Amino acid sequence: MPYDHASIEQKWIKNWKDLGLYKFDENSSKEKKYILDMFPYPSGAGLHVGHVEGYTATDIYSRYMRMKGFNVLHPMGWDAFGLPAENYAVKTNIHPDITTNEAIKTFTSQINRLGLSYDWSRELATHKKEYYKWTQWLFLLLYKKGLAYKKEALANFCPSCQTVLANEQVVDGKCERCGAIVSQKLMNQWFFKITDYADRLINGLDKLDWPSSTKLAQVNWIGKSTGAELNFKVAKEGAFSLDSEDEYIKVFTTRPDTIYGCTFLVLAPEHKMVSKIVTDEKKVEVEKYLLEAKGKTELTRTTEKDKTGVFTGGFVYNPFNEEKIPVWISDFVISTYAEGALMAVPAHDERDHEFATKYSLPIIPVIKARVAKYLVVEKSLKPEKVIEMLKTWTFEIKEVSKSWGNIFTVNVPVEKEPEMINFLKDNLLETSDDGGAWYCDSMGTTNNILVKDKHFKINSNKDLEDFKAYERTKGIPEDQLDVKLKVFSDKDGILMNSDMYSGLSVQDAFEKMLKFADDEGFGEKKVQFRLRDWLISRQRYWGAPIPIIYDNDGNFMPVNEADLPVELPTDIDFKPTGISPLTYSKKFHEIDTSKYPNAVSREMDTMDTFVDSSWYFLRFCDPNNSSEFGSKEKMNKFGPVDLYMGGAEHTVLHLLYARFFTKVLFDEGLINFDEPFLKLRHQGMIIASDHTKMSKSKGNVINPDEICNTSGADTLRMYEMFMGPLDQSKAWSVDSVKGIRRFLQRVFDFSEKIDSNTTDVSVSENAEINILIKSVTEDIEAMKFNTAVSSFMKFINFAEAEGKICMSTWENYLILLAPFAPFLTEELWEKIGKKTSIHNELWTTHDESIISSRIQTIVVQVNGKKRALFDIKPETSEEEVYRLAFESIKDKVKESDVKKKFYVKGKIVSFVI
RNA sequence: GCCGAGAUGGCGGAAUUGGUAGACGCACGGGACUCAAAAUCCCGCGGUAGUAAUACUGUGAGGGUUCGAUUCCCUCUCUCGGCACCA
Repeated sequence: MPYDHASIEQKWIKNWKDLGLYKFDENSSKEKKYILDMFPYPSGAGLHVGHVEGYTATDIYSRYMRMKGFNVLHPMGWDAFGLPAENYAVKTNIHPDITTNEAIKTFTSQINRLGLSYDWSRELATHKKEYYKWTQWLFLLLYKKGLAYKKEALANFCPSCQTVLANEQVVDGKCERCGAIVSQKLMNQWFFKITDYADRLINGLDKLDWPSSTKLAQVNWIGKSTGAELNFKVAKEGAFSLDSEDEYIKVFTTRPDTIYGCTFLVLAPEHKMVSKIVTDEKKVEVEKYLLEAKGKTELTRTTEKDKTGVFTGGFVYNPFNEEKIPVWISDFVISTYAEGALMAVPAHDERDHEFATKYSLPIIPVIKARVAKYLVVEKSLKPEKVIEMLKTWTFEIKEVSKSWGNIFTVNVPVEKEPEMINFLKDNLLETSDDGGAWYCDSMGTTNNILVKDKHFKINSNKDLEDFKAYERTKGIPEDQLDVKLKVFSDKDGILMNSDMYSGLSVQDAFEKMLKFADDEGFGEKKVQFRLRDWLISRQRYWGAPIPIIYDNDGNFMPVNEADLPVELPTDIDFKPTGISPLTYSKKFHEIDTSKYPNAVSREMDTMDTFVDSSWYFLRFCDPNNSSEFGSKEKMNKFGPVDLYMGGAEHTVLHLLYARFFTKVLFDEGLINFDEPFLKLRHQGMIIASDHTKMSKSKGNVINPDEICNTSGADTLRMYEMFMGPLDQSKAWSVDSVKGIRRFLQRVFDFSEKIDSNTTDVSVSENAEINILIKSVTEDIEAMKFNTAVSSFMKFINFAEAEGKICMSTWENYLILLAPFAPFLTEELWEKIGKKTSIHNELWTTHDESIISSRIQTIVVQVNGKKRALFDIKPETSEEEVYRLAFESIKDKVKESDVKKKFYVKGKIVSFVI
């Protein structure tokens, strides 16, 4: 009988649906596992093979967990609001609701073909009013908690999409969606105060089982810096329009210890003090600069290499030494970070240095960096000799060690470092003419190499080449030279030119200066975050309306909870004009003034779709609840998510927002956990066989439906698992798909050879099946599905070589394979006379004693090289193993030559001769 | 520039408390079956030398530690991903 995947799949899809096989039992007493995929955006393009990879992985995991006896919640839904559907509507004038529902239909049928075990009774979609009612409710909750606020702010505006974008949605100064260059526009916008949670969003990561790179990306995104906020008093002379005698300019710095090196201040063009501090004679020049800066887009502002700036004519006093410092304006200062102003220390900051050099501003070094602890010598010099030489030094040496090649680490006390330099100059370089010593001095970016009286500044590989060329002139071949670049941070240095603080270490100075500033009231310790509040307003149609009403004085009030949802109207024009399409809906603005006195209009912006997708995992716990966001009991019972699977492209945005919401709801007492996803894994990207991204225009897209048609869903599933490690990006291979199909065919064919009458299992068969149980179980737990698939192949190779295996082994084999190939295994399960679904079977366990009682192969090594092999029984004694090992190599080695011997139990005997 | 991940046959990949490198699959070569092809089955398959047994060599490059290194340490090169004037 041929393996006809099409009829098998059709049969079981219907059968499982009729049985309600994957329905989640809310009242089960079993322990729960919540296993979730990132829900997809239902695009018109249909399901992508990348979706299939992640969904198959969680499906295998879910099926495995069910068979292990857990109550598995494994739902699916749709991230249905969003720009593509709306853009399509603009083009075709077909309502997004229609295209979205069409796409969902397509996705659903595609997913069902794959045999994914979702419980469809819990399906949700963010564009349904039953769902977005609660998105709006969540907005109101944040509003009540003071976490949602409206503010006029410069927003990233995409001229093509005609809407503002969150910072996160601007990539390289361009719109993430359409690639248009983003401009800045001053608009009145709604924000969520995610910055209030910055610290907790960092700390909460500790207890999560997430890829470390993802955690790190979140930490970097939040960007916590510890430093100080310092006030610089504005110098009174000059024709400034100061409001009071005591006007200050506030700056944030992570290096208050370098303040004696501060030679100017720089303000962002948008800084509020700019207009006050500029002198009459500089006015024209400054205004011209401000105009230029305003005209620049974010893109040119960040990619421009040359720093530009203008002097305001104004001065401030350095609070530590009362020095008068000029105030400049430059657009390299970001107005939205900290105070939008910085103290420039050109001697110790690369950007400040560039600026100071360009405009001839003074550069005062205030940190002396540690002497480099490395010494470079000629290669032919024996290590022992160098150590000996160093030990003759007249001052204390903490430690001398050979670190690599001919580079030696020499640790000396900080205060002895000048002495060490002199020693190198005077002594070592005299005695070793061909070597050199190098160290780095005050500028952290420069390395100086001293070679007798010649002094090389080394900033780049080119400089290094020059140095090598110089050495070559002295007749030393290049491969004899060992020179390495190493930059020493001036954070390890000691202060100089800093009055009473000179001589202190950076760390000490930092603390002492902060205390002084605090005592004197002109500064304090400050923690600054790179993370900014989340801008959620979108001037688009296809999203959840923001539940806010305005009265005729322009005041706003929240919509009453009882009046939710604020429904998305249908009498609209999609054309984006820069203001929300909802503006033009008549129906939308009909408001019951008995409830909302003086109400004239509604908020016309919709919410960023990330708002919808940042709480859906909670709704799955209680998806059909019409009276509540979700019942507290159910959310606590089924949440948090035990395993979350999705693409790495969501490492910051989605995951950060979801964690933020979870913490807010936790604080509100609505849920008893404050992290949504305990374990997170990413599936890698699947690229085309030519190693480029799959795209319609290139015509290299692999359609999952086609693979299902030609080779079957089981083949597609197993192929995607076999491609390689789950989290890696992998190229599609048409040929390799055949290999999996061939394997399933062999499994199918082998089912004919099962002997139901034989009950005595051979020793090797017993060992093989137990090894298989062990490795497949471990691989699923670790989500190493590629090696699990190879184990299945190995076993069928073994079985075919044996010619037949008995029924109990076969049953075990099918059970192990069931999560991977649900259709084929169900069919073969029925074929051996089973009346109930294989997917309701319990997982099998292995017997370790059977595995460990196998014959072991011992490798004999002589001086680390493999020389012989022999087999032993596991109980063979050590002496006996040594004896057998020597026996196997005795024609090559004399017993008297053996100096040492090692035995790694059951693995290796190693002789040293 | 900074941070992170990685580099293993013709290809995808396997092997890490340091212990037979190349599992498993694909591709390829040879053979069987066939009038023939497909499918299937058997054999081979890192490189060099050799009829062969075998020997040497080999996990991006160089060095180190070790009886023994794909695995640990140092340096370098390249590739991919993230951030990017964040004071």
